[in-house]
Amino acid sequence: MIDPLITKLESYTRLSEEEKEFLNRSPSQFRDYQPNETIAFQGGYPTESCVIVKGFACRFKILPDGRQQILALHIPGDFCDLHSFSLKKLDHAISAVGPCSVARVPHEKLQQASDLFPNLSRAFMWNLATDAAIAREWMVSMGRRSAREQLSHLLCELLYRLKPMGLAENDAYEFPITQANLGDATGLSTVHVNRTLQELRGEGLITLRGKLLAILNLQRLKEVAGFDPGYLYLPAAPNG
Amino acid sequence: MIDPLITKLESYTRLSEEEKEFLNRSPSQFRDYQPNETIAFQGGYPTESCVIVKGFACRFKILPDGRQQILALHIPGDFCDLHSFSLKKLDHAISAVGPCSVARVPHEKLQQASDLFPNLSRAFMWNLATDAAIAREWMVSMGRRSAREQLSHLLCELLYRLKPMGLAENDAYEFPITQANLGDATGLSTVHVNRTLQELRGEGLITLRGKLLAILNLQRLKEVAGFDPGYLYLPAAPNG
DNA sequence: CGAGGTCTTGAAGACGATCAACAAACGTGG
DNA sequence: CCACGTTTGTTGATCGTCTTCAAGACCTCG
Repeated sequence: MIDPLITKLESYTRLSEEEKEFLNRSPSQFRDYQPNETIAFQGGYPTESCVIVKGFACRFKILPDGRQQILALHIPGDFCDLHSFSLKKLDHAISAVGPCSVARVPHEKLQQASDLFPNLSRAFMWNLATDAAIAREWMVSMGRRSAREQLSHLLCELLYRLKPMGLAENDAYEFPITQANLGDATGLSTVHVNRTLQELRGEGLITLRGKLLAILNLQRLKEVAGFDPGYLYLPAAPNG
Repeated sequence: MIDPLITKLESYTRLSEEEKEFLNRSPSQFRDYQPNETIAFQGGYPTESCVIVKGFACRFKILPDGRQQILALHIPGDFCDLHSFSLKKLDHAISAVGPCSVARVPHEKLQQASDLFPNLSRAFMWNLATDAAIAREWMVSMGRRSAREQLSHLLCELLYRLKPMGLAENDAYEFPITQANLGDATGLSTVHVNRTLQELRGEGLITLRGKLLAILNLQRLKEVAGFDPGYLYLPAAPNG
């Protein structure tokens, strides 16, 4: 079952029973991944696209000398490489961040969906477009925000994305992302991520115990980050 | 006439006479812009998407305190805000970089094109996907490359994008982009862009006279940048 | 209980930012 | 065609954020 995807798409447009049925039947495979396990290889030619069903995944590029950059963090409901349908060759890898369940949808099914259900086709385009919008905001973060702003911004973003999926309660959510991951996502060093998070904790803005991240003062964290959720194109503000 | 767009799309797929005809008839407006003039406003609800016909444009976000980040540089043939079709509200601005001519295509025309010509629809998707691929590489640059690598990389990218459009000769091309622009594109300060470019010039890798950028030693510049054009999804390597 | 991953800490240094001032190039109008 | 104002490019000095390296503490899980 790929309920999270349906939940997400329905935040954009109402889906008919037929459409849901079609989506539910479309995955050719379901699989669980260990933290850090590769879901799709950089340079590969996938014939399926991946829906995250449970847990977190990330897309990243790795340079010849080992430096790596995370391009996107994906949560349940995300169709994370829809573009491989148009581009064929994958210019980045996808891997699990923490334990993660993935459904694979063959490209033929996507083609059929587009042919049969214009509404689904639009929903896929919207998924693609919101992914790109998030990427744009990350660019702003990497280019123009300080470490402090950038990390706060990312934590706010995750809250706003997880909430409509029912994965955040009281401004807290499961957080399997390591500080090394955060470094690769933000373009910072692990050490500096650590110190910056300590700063945020010291100010009583967040806590990070075990794998649970809690935002203690969302209002102030948003101010620190300069966070405006508009770019997420959420249907309505989460009631928080 | 929007020949550059046709040239670009044809590098991906052959277009029928009908399809070309349709494209040529679709713009509702042609307009010239002065350097730095706004083509589309951040926060606006455009009903048309823009094709760059001549010159350069950029998409950028501006933060409340004035910091700004360029998200993409667009050259002739680029359909630069196709995503506004799905997203309605524009989360960034578009403006001219140097003098620039723009054709505007109403969203209805895009809708019609999708309905009538599946091939065009795919070409639009491909355009969207390659734009996103370029954005991904920029993220790697901003997060993980040094100023030197990043600027070299950008200059290589522009060469590889301009060449198939017939806008680069002998590894040289028109370059209306200011150093302040480069700073906003890379996330660096203008001063540091200046010094880094001087370094590249000092090593005999490039020259920048007037508005003409010449790459004197592409091989070495690519090595400095760690440039691999794969992410551009070009049909074939430019013959340089 | 041990092992590997993750987090934390300190010290030193590099890369790039900032500020300020000036030079050069450009375009515009007189 | 020159004068002028504005934009763009250049330079120097100083400062700060973030990186790097290295080591040790903590934690989790088999």
